[in-house]
Amino acid sequence: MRQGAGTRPRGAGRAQLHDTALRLFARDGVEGTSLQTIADEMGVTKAAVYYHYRSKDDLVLSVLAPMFEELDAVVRKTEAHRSRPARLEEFLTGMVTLIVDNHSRFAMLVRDPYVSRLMESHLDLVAWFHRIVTSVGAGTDLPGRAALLIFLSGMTAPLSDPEMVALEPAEQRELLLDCGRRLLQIRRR
Amino acid sequence: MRQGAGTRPRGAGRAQLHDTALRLFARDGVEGTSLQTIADEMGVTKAAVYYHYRSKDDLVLSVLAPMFEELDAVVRKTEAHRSRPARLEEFLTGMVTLIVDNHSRFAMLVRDPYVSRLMESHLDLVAWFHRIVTSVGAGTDLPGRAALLIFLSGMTAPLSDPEMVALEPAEQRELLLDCGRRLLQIRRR
DNA sequence: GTCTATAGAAGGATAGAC
DNA sequence: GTCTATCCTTCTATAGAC
Repeated sequence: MRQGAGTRPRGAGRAQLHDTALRLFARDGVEGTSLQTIADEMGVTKAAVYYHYRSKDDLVLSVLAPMFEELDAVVRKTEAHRSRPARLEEFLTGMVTLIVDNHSRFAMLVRDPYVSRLMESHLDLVAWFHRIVTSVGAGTDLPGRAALLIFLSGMTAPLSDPEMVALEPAEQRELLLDCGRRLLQIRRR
Repeated sequence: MRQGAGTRPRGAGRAQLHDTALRLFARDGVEGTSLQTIADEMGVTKAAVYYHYRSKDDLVLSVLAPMFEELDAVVRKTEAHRSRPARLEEFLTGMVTLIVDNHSRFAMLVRDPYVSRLMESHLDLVAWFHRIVTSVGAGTDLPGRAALLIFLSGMTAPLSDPEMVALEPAEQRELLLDCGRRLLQIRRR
């Protein structure tokens, strides 16, 4: 735990750095964003960035961290349900909320080749995906699996559209939910 | 036309280079793949690569070129139909075939941040997308637009799945077509 | 068509002053 | 917590021999 509750506040500058890095990573990709560029954007030097983060990978992982916490919460809440339809519904709504709240982070995860490689060595996403498939039931057969993959990798795209970003989060959720239900063939509650 | 029908065959080495570059670009991203790495993989030197391509961007664009030709063909065939349902059906089947035949190239286009930036300066994809939306009719309203964006950016994901790559192209097309029809709400012929 | 050699810039990362 | 200065590596790209 680096920024735990009891630690002395390392806070303000670090949070700003966080946001700047996220924005640039999402726009230009991790390998298209140098620490120099991030530092310039913030009006500080590279060395100042290295005070807060040991390495570029450390920065990337810190930027993504909030999403992984939420991802873990979604999976746990999903597995708490007994029936498969209930699990699928919980998973769908949970993921849509996660993506709306973390669309830059999730876009990095599914789009950025550097992040994909980083995950292979730091987090076993394949195991996580398998856990979803078996517990949720979606993706057990090949057509369901295809639909689930399209859902997971495609849902961030609408949130980059100018007309979509102007909407309220609640409206964004509704649009994504409709698409997700059609794709995964879930009848409306 | 660089490798037109009548030109003296620059072919063999160039085609190999093409395939190697495509494979590495798709796996590690354009910025995660140096010309040195490509040369090493082929057992030649960097300078040999520069004999065939003026710059890295030139190589990237050459690798993507076949897809853009096919993309243009899909749009033209789509616009040739008179009714909107027929256009939508033509667009869907055309895009699915394109993605199955060019899944690495299309994945580069929708996933790689470097390619996205390169396109902004070399091809107006936004204009192309607008042409699709207006002529096909899908995406005219916001929900339709969201579905179309999910479709376009998500369809490559299943083709990276181990179970999916083992299938025949015809089977891959069927799976993607089913998902596309559900997402875009097209009744089966 | 491929090589060696190298220029020139930019990247990640560290040391040590303030 | 931020700076200057520096190190080492890697990158794109070019020149010129074979």
